[in-house]
Amino acid sequence: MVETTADSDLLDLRKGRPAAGQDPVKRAQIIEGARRVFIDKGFEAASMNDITREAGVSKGTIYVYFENKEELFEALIEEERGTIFKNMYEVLDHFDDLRHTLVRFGMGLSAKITSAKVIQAQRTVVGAADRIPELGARFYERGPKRGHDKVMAFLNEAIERGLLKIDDVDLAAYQFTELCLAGLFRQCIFSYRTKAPTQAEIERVVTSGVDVFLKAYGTAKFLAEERAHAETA
Amino acid sequence: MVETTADSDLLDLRKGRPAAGQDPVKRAQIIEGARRVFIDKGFEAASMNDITREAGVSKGTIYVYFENKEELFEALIEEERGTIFKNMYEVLDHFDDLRHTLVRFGMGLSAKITSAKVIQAQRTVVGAADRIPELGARFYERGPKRGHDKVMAFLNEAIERGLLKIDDVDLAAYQFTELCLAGLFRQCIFSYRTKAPTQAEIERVVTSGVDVFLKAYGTAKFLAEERAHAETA
Amino acid sequence: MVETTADSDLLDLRKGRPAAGQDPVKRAQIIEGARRVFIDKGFEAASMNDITREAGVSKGTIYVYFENKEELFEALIEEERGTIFKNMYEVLDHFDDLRHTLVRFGMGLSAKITSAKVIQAQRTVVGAADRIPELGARFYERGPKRGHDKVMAFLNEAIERGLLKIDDVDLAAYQFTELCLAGLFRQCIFSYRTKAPTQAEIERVVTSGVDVFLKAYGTAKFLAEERAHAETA
Amino acid sequence: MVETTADSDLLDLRKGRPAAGQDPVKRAQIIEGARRVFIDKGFEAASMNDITREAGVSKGTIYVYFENKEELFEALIEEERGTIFKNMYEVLDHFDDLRHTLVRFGMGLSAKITSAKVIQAQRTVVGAADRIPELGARFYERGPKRGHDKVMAFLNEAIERGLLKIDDVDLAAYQFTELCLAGLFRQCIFSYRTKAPTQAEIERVVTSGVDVFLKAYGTAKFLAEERAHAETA
DNA sequence: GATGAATGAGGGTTCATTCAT
DNA sequence: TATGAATGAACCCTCATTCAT
Repeated sequence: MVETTADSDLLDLRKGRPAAGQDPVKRAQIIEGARRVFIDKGFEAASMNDITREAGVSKGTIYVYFENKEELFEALIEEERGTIFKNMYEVLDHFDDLRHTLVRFGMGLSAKITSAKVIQAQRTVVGAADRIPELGARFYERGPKRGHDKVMAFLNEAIERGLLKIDDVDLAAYQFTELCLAGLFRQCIFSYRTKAPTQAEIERVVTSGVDVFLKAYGTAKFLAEERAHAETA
Repeated sequence: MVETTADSDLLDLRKGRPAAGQDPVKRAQIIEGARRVFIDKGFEAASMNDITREAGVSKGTIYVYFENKEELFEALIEEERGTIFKNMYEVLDHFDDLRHTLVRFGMGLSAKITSAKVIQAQRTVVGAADRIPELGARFYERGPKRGHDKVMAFLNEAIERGLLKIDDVDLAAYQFTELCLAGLFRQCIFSYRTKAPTQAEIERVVTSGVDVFLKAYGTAKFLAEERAHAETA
Repeated sequence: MVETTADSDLLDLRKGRPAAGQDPVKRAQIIEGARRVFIDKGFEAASMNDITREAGVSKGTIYVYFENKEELFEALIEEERGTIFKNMYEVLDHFDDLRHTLVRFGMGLSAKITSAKVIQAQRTVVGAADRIPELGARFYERGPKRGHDKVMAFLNEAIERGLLKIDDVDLAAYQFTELCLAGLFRQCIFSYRTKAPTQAEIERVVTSGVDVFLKAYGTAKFLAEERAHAETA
Repeated sequence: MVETTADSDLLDLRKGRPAAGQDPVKRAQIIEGARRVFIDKGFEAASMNDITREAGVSKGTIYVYFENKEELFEALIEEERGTIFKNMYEVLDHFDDLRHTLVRFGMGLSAKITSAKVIQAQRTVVGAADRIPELGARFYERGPKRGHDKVMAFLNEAIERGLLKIDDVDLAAYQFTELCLAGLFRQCIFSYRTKAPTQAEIERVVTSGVDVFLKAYGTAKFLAEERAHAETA
């Protein structure tokens, strides 16, 4: 015998009204409004009324979906973090030509981190870090930190292949990242630069950064391979 | 020529009570109170009453010296910037052993930039940078940027002495700074680290950073000198 | 005439679903939820959501049965009054030994009126009496007032039997009630006492109160009967 | 030598502007507004906006004088309590004719406790007693309880003079008070009576109450004295 | 008819700014 | 000129009520 009237609680496939705080469309709508306001004004200066207006939902609805202002902000930052760091590390998965891979990765990283949107998000997190330090910590841990681990893994593989010689891989990974952002990150975050760096700038910085990095850590074998490569080309 | 007017407003010119909003002592007093409060709590959380109390002046007086909270904050940041970067670059003035000088400078820079006080000040500026972009820009321009110029000058001197070979000195100066802060700055500003790095950590980072830098940019002559040095020692 | 229409709305007329706001079971269910919440929290602090949860019905349903929060509260108080004063006066129905009957009745009355539940209900009514004066009036009229009438009837019977001599029976009935509650009611309702009086306390108060009452209103005949009674015992 | 410029902080006899939260006129103004609103609506239903309007001061000013709504309410109740019970017990200080003194005192008490103003204040306290039980307790303790002690002292003096014979003076004092309020207090507080009792009603209740009390507790000596008194009159 | 998600007015409280003293 | 008491708009959040489902 076929179940004809499925318990609606268990099998809610119908397009009926979602439970309170469960409608993903509404949730996204609120987050989107919150994004505009928080990113634009920072945590403190953003008012729930602003968000209400921007999101096009009522105050009460926001408070059904999010416990309070802080939780809404945290949810937004989580989202933002996910968006920012998504796909950033894929290029490290396929080990190809070392220098080329580092440059490609570095350019992606640098472009992303210094893009207007991402800078603004980071500023918001930094600005709120005094009030909600765990938030900043979590952002770093699940974003930059995770990327850092990927870079370390990549460097370790290069070491195993005899292309790099590094004593302190952890530190080297940081150095690599910083070299790719040399000068750009701080300029952007302090709004000394009001526009994101151009692709050309980024290429210049990253190419040079990778060069420094490889001069410091590249092995004889790596140099020989590069020379051989260059000659065949 | 002698002022003859008996207008009491002008009498103040002679050592009497300064004109409204003109007494530099009072101004300093206000800024000092503002420093404690703003740095401690951040821009939004700081209340004018707190500052009033901390500065030991009345609300009205503050508003004579500063248009509003934002302007007071800007004035403070200007001051703070001066304090932070004061003396940071002295070590570059006396050209000594290259590696040693770079390490000493790098450690001073890194320790300063990542100290709790300075991190908090930077967070506050960054957090306000969306609302007051010029503030962040000015902070960077007269702080980090000026330091950057000093580093460039130093590198140019090393180049002239034949110790370094650098194509893009501007970029190299950034690279040097970033290498000295590798991993630390972002961790601090996002409050992933809740405490300033220890002296040992800073030494490890800077020593390695200088090493990378010199491997990338040191000339044969520099290497020879270092070897000679090491042998005599 | 037979209803022929197949309109499903009208089918409900036959024992099916009751008309909106007419199902007495559901009504009782709502009142029961409201009781728990209102008595526990007081009128203002009670939220319709609490009642919704406690009653196990939806918000909309409550608003079908009751115009608004205030009307629901009034309905509850009506009910509550019935419950409180139910059975309180039975002991007066069987005229037995006068002193004994008065003590038994007085103790029941005193225990009931000062019980935690009832005190809270009375507080809630009193607290709302400014906003909804009729509510308090109705509560008194159908509760204490009705009891007062019963006491008067009882006293009149005792007068007829020659046991009491009272000029103003109405007033004497009040005096009797107050003597049974001496000190307790006000202490409870102002929450000077946070717990209901013990049985022993109540006995002490009521015994003494009845004694005062009988000394004031007992006839020579009553005294003689009591003496006789005591001697046989 | 005479102090000519008294330190204004120490000797502020001038009629200058009072310190924040220190102006007794403004404080009284706020309390007066609060009285109207709280007494009229009860604690919860009263809004600070209402009080603001009624008191004719700004919201901020209220919060300078009182920490929060609850403290304002408590301050009001303290005031109210003071006003209510002031002078109520003076009549007990001069021991005169026993019955006469008791009647005079009882009538003052009864009239006061059942006056419209005082009933409303008591209702407000009772209504808030769920939320702020200590407040009700304090009100009772410093008001009715203190009066109760005065009555006990008076009764003890009468006992010493051989006019009364009482085993449990504490209880007897409560009984006396309740007899003076017989039926009135509860009727008023539940707003069954919407108007305060007339002087005649009060006289009737109190005269009868005192009579009951003296019949129960008066000594032979007291009766003899009264008889003697009556004959001379 | 019943539901409960959504609404938005209004709650208590804070604080940058003003202006009488 | 300096003061700080007073202001009131704006803050975050709650909850009685409505109405689409």
